Amino acid sequence: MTQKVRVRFAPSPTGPLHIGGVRTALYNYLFARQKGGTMILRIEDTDSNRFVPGAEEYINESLRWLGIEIDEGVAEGGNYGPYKQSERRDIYRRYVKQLLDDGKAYIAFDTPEELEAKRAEIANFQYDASTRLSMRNSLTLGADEVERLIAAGEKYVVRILIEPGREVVVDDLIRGRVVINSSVIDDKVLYKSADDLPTYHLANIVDDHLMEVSHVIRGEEWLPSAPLHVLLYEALGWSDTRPQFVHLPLLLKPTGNGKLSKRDGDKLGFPVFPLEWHDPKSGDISSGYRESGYLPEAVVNFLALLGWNPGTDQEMFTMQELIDQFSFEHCSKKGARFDYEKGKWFNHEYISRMDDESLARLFRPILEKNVDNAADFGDDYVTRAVGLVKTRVNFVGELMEQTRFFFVAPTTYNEKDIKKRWKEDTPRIMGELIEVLEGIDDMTSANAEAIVLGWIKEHEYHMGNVMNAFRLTVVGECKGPHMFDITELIGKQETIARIKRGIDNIVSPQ
RNA sequence: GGCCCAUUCGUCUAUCGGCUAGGACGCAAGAUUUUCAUUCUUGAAAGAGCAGUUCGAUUCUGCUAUGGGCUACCA
Repeated sequence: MTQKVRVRFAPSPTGPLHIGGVRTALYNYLFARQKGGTMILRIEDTDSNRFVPGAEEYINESLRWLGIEIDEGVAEGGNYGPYKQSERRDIYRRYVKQLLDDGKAYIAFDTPEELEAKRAEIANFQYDASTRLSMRNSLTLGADEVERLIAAGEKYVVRILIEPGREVVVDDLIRGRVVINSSVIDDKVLYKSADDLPTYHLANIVDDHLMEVSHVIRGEEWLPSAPLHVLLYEALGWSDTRPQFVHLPLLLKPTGNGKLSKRDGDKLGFPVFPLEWHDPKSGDISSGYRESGYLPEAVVNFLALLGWNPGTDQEMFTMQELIDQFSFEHCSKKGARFDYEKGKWFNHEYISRMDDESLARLFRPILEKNVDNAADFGDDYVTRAVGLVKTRVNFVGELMEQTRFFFVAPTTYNEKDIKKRWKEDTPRIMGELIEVLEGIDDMTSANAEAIVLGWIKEHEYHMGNVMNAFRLTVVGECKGPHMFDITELIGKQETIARIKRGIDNIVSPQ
């Protein structure tokens, strides 16, 4: 039986999507595309207390930025909607009733306070076969009383009735077979009357069934509740069409203990969010990969390899290559520590390989912000400047410090370099250099280099000292790309002007 | 505490019983360069421990240890 592949990414809009969630979305997407399947985005907003405005838009924008395309969802539409759980109340209500009618679930009136008291009273208290008959629920109260309480407006929840002592089997595509005894599963709440919404567990199963989801690909934190889900499918009579489970290993903190969490954010010195996030309540701003100068391709590539490998030495992947090669067989079972240094390296590689025009386009806004007369420099000039330094940066933003001297002449000069390279006779030699440059008609790198180097040899000047003094006047320090590539770009007049300024302003310590 | 999952260089990982344990990031050294980078070369660096199965275990099994997750009217 070949079933059509339909997968879903189902975040809850309780804040910005974090990088672990992004990876889950990515794996879902890769698998869907590889199998010619459908990628669904479902918004799981069944917790009315934790709703955060803007979170849903944030999720959409993040996925768009990364190139993770959604086939069915709130914005995209589809034949299995609505794709937002808060709009599916009628549907859930129907299945709650079905479970109740079939005796697979029951109504419970215990208040949160009562439950808390029980937990305080009894160690390892669990609402299950061993305790449910001592609680306030439809199994102990009698039909009339239950009806009366409901009519009186008493808040209640619906709990699944777990039958103890059964071996529940979960077959996971990454972990293999996991068997759990049903006695350790509690009678989980499926529905709460307070907000007329189901909990994750029920909504999840109902939606996956109705949306004909074929593979549930989610984080490992869901593995412990997978047996409950198996039992729920069974209770609803859907066991034969139950989707395959795939539990992905978690992303762990780079150092210390625990999984990578939203709160790690800027605390650890790197973004954990794809996009910058402005918290509407606290006003706090959390940095994002996009705003930090990451290329989405680099983020995708990096994330793909955190928990999956191709089985070969290949490390650089386009989205299409990931789609072609992805497989659960090569997914790790072990949680992956988030290695930010490697992420930086990926970004460096992607920037280095990017064509100059595109990079310049990304850099332009940063240039505008930092250089007053940025508008004076045409796209061609910026493109060439960027092209000369792109292998030296990890982030787009770093292009500014690397290219600054292409746009602004130095006003200060590095002390150490002066001490090392600016000798007593340097001003005189620089004066000669100006004359040599005056005589050059073609400032093309190779040509200028040949002439200047010829002059240095002819006078038996010290190559290192002359060239570095030259660089000092033009760049302000002994750093940067090939000298004559720089002078070709800034031009003869600017070069000479900078040497003159250097002669006037650089004071040798000797 | 209980339940579940995991365990190869510092980190991400390859190996599907034959290993001189491979690659990448990071680190170190060297080469190249008029500078700083890039680049290139080289190097250091790992099978958690103990049993068992086997001619042979990193690979299979068990136990221990360690790490992780879950244990809500959150997802």
